[in-house]
Amino acid sequence: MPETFPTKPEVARPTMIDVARRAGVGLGTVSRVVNGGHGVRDETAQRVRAAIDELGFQRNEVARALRPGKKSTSLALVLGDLTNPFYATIAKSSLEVAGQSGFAVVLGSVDEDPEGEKRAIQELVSRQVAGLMIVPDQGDHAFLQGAGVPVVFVDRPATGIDADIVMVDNEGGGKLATDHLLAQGHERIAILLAPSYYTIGRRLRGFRRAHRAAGIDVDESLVIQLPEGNAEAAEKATREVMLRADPPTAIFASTNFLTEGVLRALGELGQEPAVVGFDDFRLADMLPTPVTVVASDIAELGRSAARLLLDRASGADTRPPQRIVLPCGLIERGSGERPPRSAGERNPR
Amino acid sequence: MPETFPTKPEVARPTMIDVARRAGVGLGTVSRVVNGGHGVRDETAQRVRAAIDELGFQRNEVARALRPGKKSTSLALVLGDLTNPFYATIAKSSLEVAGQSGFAVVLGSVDEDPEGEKRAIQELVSRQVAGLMIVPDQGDHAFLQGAGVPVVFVDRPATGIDADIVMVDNEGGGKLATDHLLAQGHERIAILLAPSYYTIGRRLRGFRRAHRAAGIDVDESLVIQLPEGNAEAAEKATREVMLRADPPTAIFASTNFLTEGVLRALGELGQEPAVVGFDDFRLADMLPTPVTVVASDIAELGRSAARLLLDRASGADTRPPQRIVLPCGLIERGSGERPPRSAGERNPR
DNA sequence: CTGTTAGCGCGTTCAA
DNA sequence: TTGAACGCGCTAACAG
Repeated sequence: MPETFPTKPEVARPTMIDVARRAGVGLGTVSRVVNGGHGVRDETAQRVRAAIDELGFQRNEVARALRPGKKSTSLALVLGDLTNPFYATIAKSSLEVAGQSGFAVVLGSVDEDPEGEKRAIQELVSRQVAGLMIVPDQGDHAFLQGAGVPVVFVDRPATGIDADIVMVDNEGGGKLATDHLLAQGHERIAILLAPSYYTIGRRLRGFRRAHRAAGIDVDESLVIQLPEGNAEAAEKATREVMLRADPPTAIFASTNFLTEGVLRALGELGQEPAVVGFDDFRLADMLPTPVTVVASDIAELGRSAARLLLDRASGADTRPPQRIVLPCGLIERGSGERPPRSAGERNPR
Repeated sequence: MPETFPTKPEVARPTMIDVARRAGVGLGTVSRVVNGGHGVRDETAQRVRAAIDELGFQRNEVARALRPGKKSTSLALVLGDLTNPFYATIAKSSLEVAGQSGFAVVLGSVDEDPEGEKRAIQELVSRQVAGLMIVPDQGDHAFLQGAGVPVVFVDRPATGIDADIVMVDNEGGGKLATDHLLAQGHERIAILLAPSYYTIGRRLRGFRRAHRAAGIDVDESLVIQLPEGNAEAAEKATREVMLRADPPTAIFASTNFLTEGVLRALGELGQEPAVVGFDDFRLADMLPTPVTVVASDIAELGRSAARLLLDRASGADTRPPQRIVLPCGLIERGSGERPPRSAGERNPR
């Protein structure tokens, strides 16, 4: 164990001036050496670099960001629950891209309410971030208009402002899932909807479009709007719908958490309608019946957002607001390939 | 849709001087109003507040952090793979605590190599964060000695520096899991070890201690050190060990990802030794055989770390480096309660 | 009570 | 090639 100093927090970090003094040169010279070192005699540069090493000097990024006109080298990321693998994946992948360009990522604290989101965003803006990546809540985002910072919305658009947006093909994914179930012969498909307005709405549109294309009417009593987006709500709703006189033969769960709740309920009921979920999740292939899902490359969602934002922040990209849509694919694992069974055939409780 | 301005990024945000001019007061007065507004006549304060609203002024946190002696209002968080729910939980919970105190959390880009971690940390330090929360990699962290920033290590200690540390009772957890298996009558228990040095080592110690206490020898061929910490490595190792002439009757998987790999292999082999995992994970209760795990309150890990760091940063806490250890509990779900079966009884492939 | 001023650490002029 | 001086936005210390 090396020598341990008893808590010595007040060791002021050396500044450029310290380095200049140490090397016996002027401030400007140090600055030039630090940023590329053009126009400095080799010998002088050597001395400066030596002083830097000896003092353990590190450029102060905060002061640097104060420089007239320039922005900081950090991006902000505002999203919901990091505990949701979906968001965690976005965080991770955007972080990677930002890091490669020397940018840090600041996470705002994200409460549930839209008011909290606005507060968090303004906090971040006041920290002079170079750009914002936002997975927006429902509230109006017009207040970002004059923020003077480029914004990229992730996963869903926001109202009140026209900015870049990176998302997945929700409607296409909804149609894909539904087509798949219809192709197995299902005609009574329930869809469970989380209370998010945009993405879920699109998935529902895909659901309806698939039915229309197949010439089958949607039973509106099977379009189930949940009060909350968690597994518990889905579990409860699944139990209810499966205990009806005429239960569905298939279920389309519109988010990963809902899928979990559906499976939990079905496990308890001992019933086995076909199930397709939206968004893949860890262990989906290891459940008693491996789960068929519609999925997209979430990591790419985060990477695209970060790349786009970095280009906007640097001024390299001045195109009008872009709209990047990533495709969805179907991953067949078993639960979505079950054939329809009539009510009489199903196992009793 | 509201009026949309075609990309107008060069709208300089208003400064305190702008507010001062607008309100017809001095700069200092504005500053006073912004920070609490003590010692300012009500009427003047009103005018200032009005000007602030009209201009949409927001305090520049960057400039604020430049103030002599003062630190910024952001903490840094350095950790591994956010895609691992374990890390994601730490991030979320520490973020919540920090946010409640008006602190933002900056995530450093985290590559795998220890060199990358050092770079990331120095990046963060150069951003003048008020404190660092680090889930350290193996490398030496002595370079943090003179950083002049409080540091809290999370989940495992680091070498080369004596700082606060918040972790779980790894050894106790290891013993708990092993005791449980021994209590079922298992005498040949395999343990799968991820290549992380500290936590895993402690869990192994608990494993050995439990054996010693029970008066049972550890078969060293069942102490399996994996080359990597992912599910694939665990899957491979499990397959190999279960196909031996004298396979174990129980397996202790030392991390959540390893547990996953173990179960995957067992599913393919059609064998059912008892299994206990370290750290709980989503869907553990929904697998074909619900998984028994040793778990601790990971969210509390993050919260404690953030709280401790905030107190250090504010100077409110000047105690010598603390060592907070959270307890582990056993969650019995089925896989860990299977009795031992002799090799002859196990199902053929 | 309120206005003014001096830095904080750095990059960028402008001279020398 | 190098040094000195100014300003970024803000707070604290000092006058008035």
